[in-house]
Amino acid sequence: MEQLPKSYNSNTETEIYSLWFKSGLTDPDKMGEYLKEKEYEVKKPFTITLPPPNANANLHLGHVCGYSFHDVMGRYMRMKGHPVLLLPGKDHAGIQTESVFTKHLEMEGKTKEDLGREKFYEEIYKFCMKNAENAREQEKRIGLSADFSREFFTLDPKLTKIVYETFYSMFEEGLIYRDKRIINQCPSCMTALADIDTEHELKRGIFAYIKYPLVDNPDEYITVATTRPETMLGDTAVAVHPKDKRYSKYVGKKVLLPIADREIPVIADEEVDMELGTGAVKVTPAHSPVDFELGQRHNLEIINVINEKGLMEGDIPERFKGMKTVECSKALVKELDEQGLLERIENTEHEVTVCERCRSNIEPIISNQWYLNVKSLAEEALKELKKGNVKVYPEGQQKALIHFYENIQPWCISRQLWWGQRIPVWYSGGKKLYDWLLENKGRAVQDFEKETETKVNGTGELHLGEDKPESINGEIWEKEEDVFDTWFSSGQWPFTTLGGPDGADFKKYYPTQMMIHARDIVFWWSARMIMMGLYRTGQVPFRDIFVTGMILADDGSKMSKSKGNSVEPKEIFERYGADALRLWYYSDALPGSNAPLREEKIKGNRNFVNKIWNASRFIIMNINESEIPKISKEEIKKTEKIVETEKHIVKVSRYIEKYQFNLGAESIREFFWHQVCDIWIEEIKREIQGQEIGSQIRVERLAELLYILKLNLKIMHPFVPFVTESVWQELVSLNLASSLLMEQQI
RNA sequence: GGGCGAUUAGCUCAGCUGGCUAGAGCGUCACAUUGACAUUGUGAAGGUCACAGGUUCAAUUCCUGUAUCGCCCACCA
Repeated sequence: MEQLPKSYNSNTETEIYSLWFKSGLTDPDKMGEYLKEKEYEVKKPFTITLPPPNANANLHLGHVCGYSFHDVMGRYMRMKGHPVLLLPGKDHAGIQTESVFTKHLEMEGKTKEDLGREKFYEEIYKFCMKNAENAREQEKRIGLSADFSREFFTLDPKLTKIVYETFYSMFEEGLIYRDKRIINQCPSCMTALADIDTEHELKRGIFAYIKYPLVDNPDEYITVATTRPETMLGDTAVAVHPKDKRYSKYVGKKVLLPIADREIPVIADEEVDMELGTGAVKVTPAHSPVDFELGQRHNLEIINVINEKGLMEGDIPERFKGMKTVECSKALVKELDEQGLLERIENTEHEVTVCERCRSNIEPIISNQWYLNVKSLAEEALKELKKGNVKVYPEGQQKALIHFYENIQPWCISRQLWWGQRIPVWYSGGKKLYDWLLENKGRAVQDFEKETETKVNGTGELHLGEDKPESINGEIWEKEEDVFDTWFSSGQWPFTTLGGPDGADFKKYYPTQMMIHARDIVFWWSARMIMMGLYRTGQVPFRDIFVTGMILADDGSKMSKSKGNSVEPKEIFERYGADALRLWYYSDALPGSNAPLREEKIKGNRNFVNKIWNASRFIIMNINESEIPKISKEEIKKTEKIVETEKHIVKVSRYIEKYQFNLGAESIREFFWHQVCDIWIEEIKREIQGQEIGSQIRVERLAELLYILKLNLKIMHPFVPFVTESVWQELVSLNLASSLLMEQQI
């Protein structure tokens, strides 16, 4: 019999992948035809739209491993008679990609303005396409049996069209609107961010106690404590608790805001914490979310003193203009001290809000942005969750999702970027006019002209659409510059990729069955997909959300390039092969948990992969070429071994169907290694020892063993597709099996 | 401040609706082995299942509380 290599060579994995790819059976339409042809029952399609990785970098281990969950489900369902659609894609990742690419430009000494909006978009598109190609190779490398003929990029015009339709419809229903509110401005990314795009970090700072003298009696003063003295230039009140006896006599009076020399009122509000600081708080509606709310309640004036770049500006003393906030803070403290108005200063640690992408400090500023009121959408989503129409694994994450929906706030969906889907809106007479009219309800275009001393050409109306509307009365149309938050479009991923609610694929493959992704994007992504899916299609986009575990460095810390503890997928593939990595991940990365990457464990799994190869090799090598016809014709009796194997298959199937991949992986390992190899093969080895080639006992035993091997290959295939397919192909070459293992039915 | 989760062998973790001597991988130790597999086999050591109560015929498993750790959310100056 032919000589097979003594050990499994994982370098052949790419060849195996191309066999699957060529078969075309990753296309569910073709798989359906195949099943019909072979007269199998064609079950209902099984669809997963895969999470599109950011097209601005290579995939990391987490991405790659994540796909092994999609793939185990896909392969299993395919072998169970379902046309399977694993729909891949790549994400344009607005902020992050723009920031990465801008840095590239910087290194060349260029800015995005140098290129101009159009050219910039073109270049960054190319950049993403190149990365997408790398990413695609890595997806294939892990064995992902996705339908790459249906792959989508989130900025594909076909997809954008559907996203725009959603926008129009939401706008017309009043769910989307423009509003002037306090927003999270990242001065480095130069865009507004939604709350969820920010994080909190404990940073060192100061706590300054500043005296605000009373207007009536400059000898008396109220001391306020603040971590951000520079915002005092925009103070429009001092607030105290209504029951605070220390200050009740001052409520309704005025204090003189130092430096700015402005009179501001002392107000009473329940929200003020008497215990904190001095119990009196300065109110800066323009630069603090809390103060903004407070300002709204008390109708306070809003004075902007910080711009979108994080620099001081506005109606402030000349000497502070253009300063960074920190510089201004220092300068102010110094002046206050000189004037005897600084009571004391403490060093402290406090939580600051930072940009999730670049970790710069967020500046809360007032700005006009597009909002989506998600409240009603969240309520619908909650109903579905509570009805059990969407389930999250692990269950703890389900509770977190419910909590998220119950406390949801309007979602800021506009970003001041160039990289993304431009919001399809035109303003008659300009954007400024529209915003002004919005703020000054009941006033007219003429009032705007008078107030701003400009002449406008337009009505202040909006036009929805990508193309510039016709100017009937000679009005000027200004195009919206902002783009959508990336999640506004990726939130529609399960149906945009299927051609939208009218698409042919949509009718066949929606709603999808599963959503599988990492824990960190449950709120960003799944939560949005459920809401948007319900809105556009009236159905939840998927039944189950499976939250994958996170891969950590071997010491249990987060992997990051800057720490130098990250491991490249390529290294693992080269050293151990994709199957070994997959098997490790199935066993160790339970839903919602963390999995420290231990090479010894991957090595252990590699050993098992090799064991599969070797046991198969042993069986194949024991079959004499002359025995092949007899063995293939031999009728297989339901022996004890076969009955037990069938039971094992049922058991593993159940584990897969319940998403208990760790138990599935453990079972196939235990059964194949310690039952099939250690016991049965040893047994049969003894039985056929010394028997004549072609004798009945040999044929019978080897046929049984071969049959058992095939059953095992099938049930192991979803977990370790490469080695099982390699073996299968060896069988095919000897006429002991046919076609691909991937298409076999269990 | 609110929510979620964890605490089981040296290490990393399983143990899903409570039930015999609590499991796996890796590691350790002993023995075997040129064996299809130096990527092998056989066997062993090693756990009062965080702690305290409760429910139960029976709890690692359910409930309550405590401690420690982790994650997420939140506008506290």
